[in-house]
Amino acid sequence: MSETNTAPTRDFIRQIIDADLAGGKHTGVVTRFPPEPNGYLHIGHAKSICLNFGLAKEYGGRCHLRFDDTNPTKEETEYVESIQGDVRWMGFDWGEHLHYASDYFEQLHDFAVELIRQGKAYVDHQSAEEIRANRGTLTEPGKNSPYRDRSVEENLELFARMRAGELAEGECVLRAKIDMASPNVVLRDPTLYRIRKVSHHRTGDAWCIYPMYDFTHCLSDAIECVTHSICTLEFENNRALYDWVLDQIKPACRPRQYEFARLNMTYTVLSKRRLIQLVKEGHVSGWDDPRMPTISGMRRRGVTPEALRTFCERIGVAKADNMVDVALLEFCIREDLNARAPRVMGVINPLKVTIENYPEDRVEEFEMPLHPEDESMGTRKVPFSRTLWVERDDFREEAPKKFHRLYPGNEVRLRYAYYVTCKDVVRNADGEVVELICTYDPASRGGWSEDGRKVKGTLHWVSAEHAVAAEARLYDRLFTKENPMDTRDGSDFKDHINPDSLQVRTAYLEPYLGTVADGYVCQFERLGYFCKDRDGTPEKPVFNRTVTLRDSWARIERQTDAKG
RNA sequence: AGGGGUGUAGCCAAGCUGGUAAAGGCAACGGGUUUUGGUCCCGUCAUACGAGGGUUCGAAUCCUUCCACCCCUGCCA
Repeated sequence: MSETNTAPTRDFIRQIIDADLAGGKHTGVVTRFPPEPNGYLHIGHAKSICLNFGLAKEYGGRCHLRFDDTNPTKEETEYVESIQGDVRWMGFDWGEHLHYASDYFEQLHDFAVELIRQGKAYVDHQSAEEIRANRGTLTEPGKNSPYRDRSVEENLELFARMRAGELAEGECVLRAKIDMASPNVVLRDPTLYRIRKVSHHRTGDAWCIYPMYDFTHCLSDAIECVTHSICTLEFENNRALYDWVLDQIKPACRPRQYEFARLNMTYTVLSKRRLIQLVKEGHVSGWDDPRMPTISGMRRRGVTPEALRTFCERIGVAKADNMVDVALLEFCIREDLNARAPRVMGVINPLKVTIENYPEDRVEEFEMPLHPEDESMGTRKVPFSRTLWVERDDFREEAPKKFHRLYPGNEVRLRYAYYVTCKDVVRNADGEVVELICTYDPASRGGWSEDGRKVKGTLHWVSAEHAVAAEARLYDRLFTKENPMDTRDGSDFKDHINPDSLQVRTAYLEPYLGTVADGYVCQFERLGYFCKDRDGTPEKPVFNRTVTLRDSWARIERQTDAKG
């Protein structure tokens, strides 16, 4: 409903932009979201998307979607498509500004030639190992390459031959000539171009030399006249190179880089490398497995873009390392879904109930609101009959204190239907309770009585003969450890995968749920929010549990257990 | 001869041009309403701002020393 109820505080980036605008440094704001198409977007990217596109929206500027596709060995079209879908789903629009770093290969090449002409770049024939060895260490300076002082002409010719494919992969690279003794390792003659004789997902075989990130990114920003180039903290050291390149090339537009802290979240892992591993090794069903922190996974789980955006707003943008409690995400999801998800009934762990004084062949239909606090959502009809399913957890033979549900002799309300009283239980050969025998009070039709009698418990239910059998997929956090990446104890993050992160149940749902479309998100009353999954069939629909409702009864039980 | 960053409650995070109350949210804990033990409402929750010194009538905010944590030695981004 409401995106914000408090004025968002100005984070440091907004403060910088405010100052830039006020001081006349810029007259507008241009940002960009620059993913490499080598994996699916996750909630950490969502933070960046909300920041970059959000800034553009707030300041009346624009935000480009630019694929940073300079490494053809890792990038695929599948990823560029999923990324576009995810950004759109988040609710953002790049308009005309869909760009690819590969669109600039020719210009980038010319800039490299320009650098060579200036004597600021050279072709290095050292092997990768030699380059590494000569880079020095964090505390010792590196050594100049023996090829560092090649003439401009020779470098020009060599670079042309690199481009022409005359030189072998790994034979040489183009390097910037900066300072092998720089305390900032990034500036020790960084590689600008390498030879890769592989096809690129967009340029095909047009190129066999590919520019490196540091050379590409700043110039792409400049070409697009990006004003504020926002990235994560691990690029802080690279800013010196970002600025160096632009200082040599002197493009018409001069972007500035700013860094913020990436998102970390409890009980989850947010590095592309780990996520790929989970997918490739089959720990999850795919990138869009509902347990994945990917945007596509969350979408399939039933998370709404609004919830995700609110979350990104609430976590803020700063420079301190952080570990956001996943409970905040869950809160944002519940908050959004509470307002908009229709209420329906489904039983996830069924126990049969027979209303012994209800006529065997009788069926009543109750018209129930789809949202008790929002009449505009309308109603649906729900059949009631002698045989019902209720939640197994809603019955106890021996009721603990404060247990207001079914137990022998207790009367409860079946939501919007009748008061029923538990009279007896039926057991199987193993002594397990398999059925409850109840009576109902015909005068309590609708779920209330004129005598004002107190009924403390209200239960959800489904008429057995009308129920739709469905598969319920109950998801829980993927990891059991708050920070799965904390491997100081010698463990691997995969050692902390939650074996119960997915529980599959056969559920019985009210008939209305047999008619809804894939992606439909609703609340199964008293249980949680559920989203219809595409895996289902008309005979057996599948519902994913997005998130449970807050459960204060569980808390009470936990507390009394602890005390007892 | 290392460099670049960051430290405000259990978790995020404002405040940083110094001025008696250190925002807000999550979590937690009380209470009220309720035909969802949901929602909603009300209340509690940092004499304290990584630590020590200093400047000042007054400092989370300025100076200083120290400590802790994160990032950087790809022909990845």
